[in-house]
Amino acid sequence: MPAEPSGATSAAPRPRVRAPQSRRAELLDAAERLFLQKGVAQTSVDDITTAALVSKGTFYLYFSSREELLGALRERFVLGFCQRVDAAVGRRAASGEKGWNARLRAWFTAMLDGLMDQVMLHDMLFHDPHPASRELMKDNPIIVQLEALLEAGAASGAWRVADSHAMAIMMFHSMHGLADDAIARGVTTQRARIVRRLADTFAAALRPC
Amino acid sequence: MPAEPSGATSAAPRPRVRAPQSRRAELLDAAERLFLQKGVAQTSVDDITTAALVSKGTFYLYFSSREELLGALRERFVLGFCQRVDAAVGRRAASGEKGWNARLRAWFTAMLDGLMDQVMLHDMLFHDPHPASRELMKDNPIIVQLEALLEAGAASGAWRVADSHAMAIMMFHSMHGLADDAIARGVTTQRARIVRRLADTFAAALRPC
Amino acid sequence: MPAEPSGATSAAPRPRVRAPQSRRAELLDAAERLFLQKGVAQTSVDDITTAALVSKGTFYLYFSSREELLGALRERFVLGFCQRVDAAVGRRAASGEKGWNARLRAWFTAMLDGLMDQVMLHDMLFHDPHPASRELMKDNPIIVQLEALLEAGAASGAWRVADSHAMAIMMFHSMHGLADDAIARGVTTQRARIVRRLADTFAAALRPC
Amino acid sequence: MPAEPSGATSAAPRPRVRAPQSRRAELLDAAERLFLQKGVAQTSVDDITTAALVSKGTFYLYFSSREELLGALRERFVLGFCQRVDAAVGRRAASGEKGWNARLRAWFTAMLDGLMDQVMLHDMLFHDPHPASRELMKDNPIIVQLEALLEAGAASGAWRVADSHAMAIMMFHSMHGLADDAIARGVTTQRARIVRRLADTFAAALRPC
DNA sequence: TATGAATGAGCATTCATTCAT
DNA sequence: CATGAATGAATGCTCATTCAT
Repeated sequence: MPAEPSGATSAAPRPRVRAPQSRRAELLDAAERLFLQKGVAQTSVDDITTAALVSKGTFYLYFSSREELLGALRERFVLGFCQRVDAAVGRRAASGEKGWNARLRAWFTAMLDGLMDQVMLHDMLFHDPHPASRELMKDNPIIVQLEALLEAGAASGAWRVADSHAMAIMMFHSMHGLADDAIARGVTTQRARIVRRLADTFAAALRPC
Repeated sequence: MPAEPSGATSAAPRPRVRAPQSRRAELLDAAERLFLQKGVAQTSVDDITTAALVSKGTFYLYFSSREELLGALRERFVLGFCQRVDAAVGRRAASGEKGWNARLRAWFTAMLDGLMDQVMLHDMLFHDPHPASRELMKDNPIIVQLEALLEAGAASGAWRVADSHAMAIMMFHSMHGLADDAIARGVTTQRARIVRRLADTFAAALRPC
Repeated sequence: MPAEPSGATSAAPRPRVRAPQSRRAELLDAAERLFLQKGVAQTSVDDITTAALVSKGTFYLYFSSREELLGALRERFVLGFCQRVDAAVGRRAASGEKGWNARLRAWFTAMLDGLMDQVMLHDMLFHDPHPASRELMKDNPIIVQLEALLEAGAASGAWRVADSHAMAIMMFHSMHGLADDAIARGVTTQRARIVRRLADTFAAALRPC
Repeated sequence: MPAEPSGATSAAPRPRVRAPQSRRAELLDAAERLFLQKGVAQTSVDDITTAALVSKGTFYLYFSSREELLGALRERFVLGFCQRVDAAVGRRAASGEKGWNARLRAWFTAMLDGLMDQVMLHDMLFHDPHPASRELMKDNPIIVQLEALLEAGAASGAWRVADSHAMAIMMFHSMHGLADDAIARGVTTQRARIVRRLADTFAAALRPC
């Protein structure tokens, strides 16, 4: 039952201690790549460790289960996505653009960029709808930030917003839907057009009067 | 679980030839029920046949694989959904309501009803994004019908629609997002409110001039 | 993740439905043989199914786990052992032998036979001391029967027995110890001698006055 | 469990060179404790080294394999047990008690004490009967000493012993059986009673004439 | 048509052991 | 002496699919 070290004629003992500290990230990267290529359910722990050039046992040194790896990947995605959007919005704001609709456009642009570069990944990761994956949306930081933007615009009198939460959700999902559609059509280059549609539509919807 | 080797005088009253041709539908129903209860991945062919009071072999008489059953379930869902929406919209139209915005509201109401009654099922079925599940959206009949409505309204001069396809997608996903959010919050009774938000928002977005 | 039936060039499909109903017993037999040969811990489910000329999946058709197989083996052992002893004692009794000491000798003979033919098996099976394996002894039917014999002899005035339970235990374990010793020495042919020692010793211990 | 990749400035106060030479005993102790608590098979080398506050590698500095550790534990047990019994018997002898039956009682008392304090440990250690664990009994020093006692008593004419080896075995296992039974019943306080049963029984069995 | 016993590849996870540092 | 990251063979169990009846 022990290891019985690879029987008599064991081949070369493989290099030990390759990189210094990267192991965990390497496994995360390999898993992400494979999940994207073959699907989550179709990717085994073995596939992952093979791709990461690491032994199977090593996997369990860094993750206590396959499921934990998925969790880590989700966390990494959300973090990365928020950072991208924040950074992009911040950049625009800094570049002197002004006006609420301009800000909204900045938002759509940043999010669309963030999303379209990673929709596949997003879908992959947030898919088993049985546990509370839908719950995540309830406190989705993106939605929360969007609500804040809407309320600020409303407070300034620039927009009329009856229900900022519902509006934020419509915006987010409109964008998500357009991104998905573009990807399904294989058209991933028309981002400007999509942003224009979003901005026009919601600017009209927010117009006071 | 064991064999209980057909104990000599097995006087089991095996119910032969239950229904005449319904077998396929029974399997579909049993699968749908179980998928909803336990999740797609967690439901085995055995679970399904057991629930359908049918032997395992019978399953493969009606479906060439587990995957095909899933496909059939998806198809059945889309068909049923379209019929519900059509019927509901038709009913409203017949009831004498008029005006484009009223029609739009009828749409939102019908779809939201159709969706909220079955979001779980929808999510369940359209979740493994790897095969061409996203592709389905490309020619989603719902979207197509919505586009037609938008174009008709635009042609009549009631609405201004720069890109009916994009607009239809935004509408559909806005509604989907609001439905998901309501479900995540456990609030499934505020459909009128949701419809109002959608109708107001998109009426504004479509307002000419 | 499915079976993907042994890829394209699948070899011969193996004979199906070999014996009619024996499967469970075949697995039990194969397991017993291997446990005896290599030890319980060193025998895998795979070893067992291979020895039983059955596929791995078949194992789980008849046993819900490896542990259950062990339980079934234990049960089978106890049943068989009791039957052997009962039969042998009955035979002697029928053959007209009489006297309490003769009965006791009959007991020792029957049990020693039963045990020495299967000590290895017994030890193998009743070894993981962590669950209540020791508990089994508490209500061991063999001990119970022995107690009854002792009490009957005492009631008839033939023996003096201060504590029939303790005495039965001493007898049983004395015999077990002698059997083990004989086996350890590789001397399994001296059963008569062992029975004589047991009978003499305990006859003396039971002598009234 | 993860790597926590030696976080740059790892200022962990690694306790170096704790005890001087005790390492081996600490491992033995930790293993014994864990084996008792969770069972031999359920205790991994890792559990042991963790409990001994020692790294995994260190284990193999003191033991060439897990199996060797088990052997060392067995040896330690037997040695300790013999010493206890010897000491106890010596004490009684020194205290002026005399008579062969008194000596025999002293023996039973000492062994029962020794055993009942450590049955769990004994069982744990001597359980996988596959290697020559049964063989140990062949030259078990306890049995040997008991034989010597019996022969001395016989030589003095105090006892009649036809087969001292067999008698020693019966005594040892009778006692073992009673101890197990007492433990199984949760009655560990009736040692005096058990000793009386043993002494009475075997005194009668050894009575000359 | 219908059955269900049989199949076997596949999977997640464990753990004794090694060895570069 | 001591460490602990890395290894990889081995294990128990699942399940989609087949096929003799």
